[in-house]
Amino acid sequence: MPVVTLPDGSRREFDSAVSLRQVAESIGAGLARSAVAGKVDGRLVDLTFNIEADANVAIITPRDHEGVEVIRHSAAHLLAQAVKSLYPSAQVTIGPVVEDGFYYDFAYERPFTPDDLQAMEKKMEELAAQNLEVKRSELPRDEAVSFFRRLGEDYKAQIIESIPQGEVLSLYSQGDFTDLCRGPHVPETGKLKAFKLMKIAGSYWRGDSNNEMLQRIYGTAWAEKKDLKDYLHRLEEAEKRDHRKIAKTLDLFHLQEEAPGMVFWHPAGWTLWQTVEQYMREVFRNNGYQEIKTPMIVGRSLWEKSGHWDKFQDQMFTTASEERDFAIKPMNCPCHIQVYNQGLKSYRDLPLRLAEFGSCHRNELSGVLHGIMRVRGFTQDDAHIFCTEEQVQAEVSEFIDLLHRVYADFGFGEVLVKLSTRPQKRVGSDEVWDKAEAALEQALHSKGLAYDLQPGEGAFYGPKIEFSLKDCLNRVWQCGTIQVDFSMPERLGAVYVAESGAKQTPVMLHRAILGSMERFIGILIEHYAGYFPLWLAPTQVVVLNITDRQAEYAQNIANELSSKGLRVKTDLRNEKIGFKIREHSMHRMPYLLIVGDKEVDAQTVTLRTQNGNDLGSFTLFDVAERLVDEVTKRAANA
RNA sequence: GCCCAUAUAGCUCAGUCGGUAGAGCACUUCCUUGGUAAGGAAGAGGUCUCCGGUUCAAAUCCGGAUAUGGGCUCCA
Repeated sequence: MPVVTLPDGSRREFDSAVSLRQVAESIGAGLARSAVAGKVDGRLVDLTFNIEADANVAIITPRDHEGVEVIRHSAAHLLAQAVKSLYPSAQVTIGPVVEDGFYYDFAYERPFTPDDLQAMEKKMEELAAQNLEVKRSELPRDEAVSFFRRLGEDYKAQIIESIPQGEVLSLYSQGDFTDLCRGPHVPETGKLKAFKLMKIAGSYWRGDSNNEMLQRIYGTAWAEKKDLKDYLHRLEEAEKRDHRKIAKTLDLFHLQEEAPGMVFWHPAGWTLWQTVEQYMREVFRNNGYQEIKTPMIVGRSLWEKSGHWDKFQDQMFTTASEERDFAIKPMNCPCHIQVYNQGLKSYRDLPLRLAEFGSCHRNELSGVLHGIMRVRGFTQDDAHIFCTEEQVQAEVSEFIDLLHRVYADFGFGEVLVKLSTRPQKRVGSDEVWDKAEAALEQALHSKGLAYDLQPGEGAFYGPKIEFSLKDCLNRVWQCGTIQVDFSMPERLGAVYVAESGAKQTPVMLHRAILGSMERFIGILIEHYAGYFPLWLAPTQVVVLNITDRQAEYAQNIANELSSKGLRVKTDLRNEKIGFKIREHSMHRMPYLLIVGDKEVDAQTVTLRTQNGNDLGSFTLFDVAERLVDEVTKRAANA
């Protein structure tokens, strides 16, 4: 006689074991109709699950996030069923739920085409319309292996073989299709009402690049048609923010075939870059860093000493001159140690913070390049802090504060933190690792920061903290990092004289806030969709005349504002004012200053904001003050 | 690097069955001096990414290269 406790605390008693579906029916016909799965004592199960003892029970519907995930999972199965029915010789592998959808990996003798994709989607719709019952059954592991071998599903059999012996596995059948799956699934295919196949991609079997490539089909699935429509709309909106597209309209930069993964910055884009760089330079200056500049091309012997020549040679661009090998630097730290090594350092010199806008090149695999987000030539806001072990925690702590201030200035509020600790393969004694990990942890604790612990994910030379920011579409971008390094200072012979007079090796902290300047600017472009806050906008204000008569006055206004440090342009073309306004609005100009005969007579200007607000007339003095103030405050757009 | 797709005017894109290219915007010139998101007219602009092949004939079909896009893998 099971007693079922529902999420609202109410209890229901049943005479005998009941299925979840029956529980749902006992609550209401509507609930039973919409139910897709259930939760028994916290475990997600099918509606056919039998409750034999007292339990906490929840009915899951498409209104629950978990319900949508069940729908996505079942949609993946529906896709597999459709593919098997259209292409019987295709083999199924895995089909998990991912953010906003699902995918399924298949092995097939020829590539799937976009036409195949359409056929699959049509077939899925047919199968959903048939409202096939989804039946769960169980098989012992060994029988499951032979079952799938018989079907010719070798990949599936391999998956099961990697499951320990003696386990009982669940199978799900719908129509003539059966798949191994943990479940749960929707009770019948008619519950799948809003899905769409999105794209075909390649993927390695078991994610290993040594294995054969499978064909992955991505799809999206939702509770309702409306949700699907909203999702597709969101994708369109994200596409409008694409930094590559906006860069074209705003004339910021370009890339071309002769220099894959390297950016050609145009005047407007370089202005944006310089604004970011000058801001960071000020941050360095105000926070105890000294800026340096080191060579881009350095001889092989240094890279051999640092270990890069062995480990990362494939990814370094190399060149030769006078029978010597050189590498274009992939990172700045070896060079920074060379600067540190000039002149004997005392413990009194520590911490020593050396910063560089370091131009680095890495020969990344061609397939990973992506606009300016992932490039081969990039610039880091890099710095290395040379300090004693005792100073690590304080330095990390200060850095964390600094990073948050910088992100806030750029308009990013939410920062996610990850702490990565010692990996299997590492250098340095356990004692030193203990200290370093503790220092990072305590620094995070002292700030009251929540963080994800990633055991074993640290670099071989030391633990690290990684900082990610969230943009306006809630996308997460890892930008900042601080890493403790026990290895390189010693390798490259960095020392300081301690109080005792003995020579000791300093600890080195690698740290960056923006990460790569290119990528960070890409993030800014997408976050703001090109509508930059005034302090970042490549051009901040354009002065427009109504007719030729005001040309000289407009030019004078522009000169005045320019002398106040504002980035100003004039548009004195013989065009109608509406035409000029439209053009500059589309170029996302923060402010337009309009001058006609009225303004000349009154010695004023009319101010118009990006979003079309006419703010009325101002004196030149007032307008300059207003704009300069907005820039100084690094204010967000109204 | 691997899988799939794509490459046409400065930009966004058409181009049917293989018969050597078209629109809109931008650009140039002229008219227009107009008060808050497109005034009018004319003109110029192309090695259809590159290299090969098939064909009387290739932007179009086939092969290769390169780059780009979406994934996979990688990211000191």
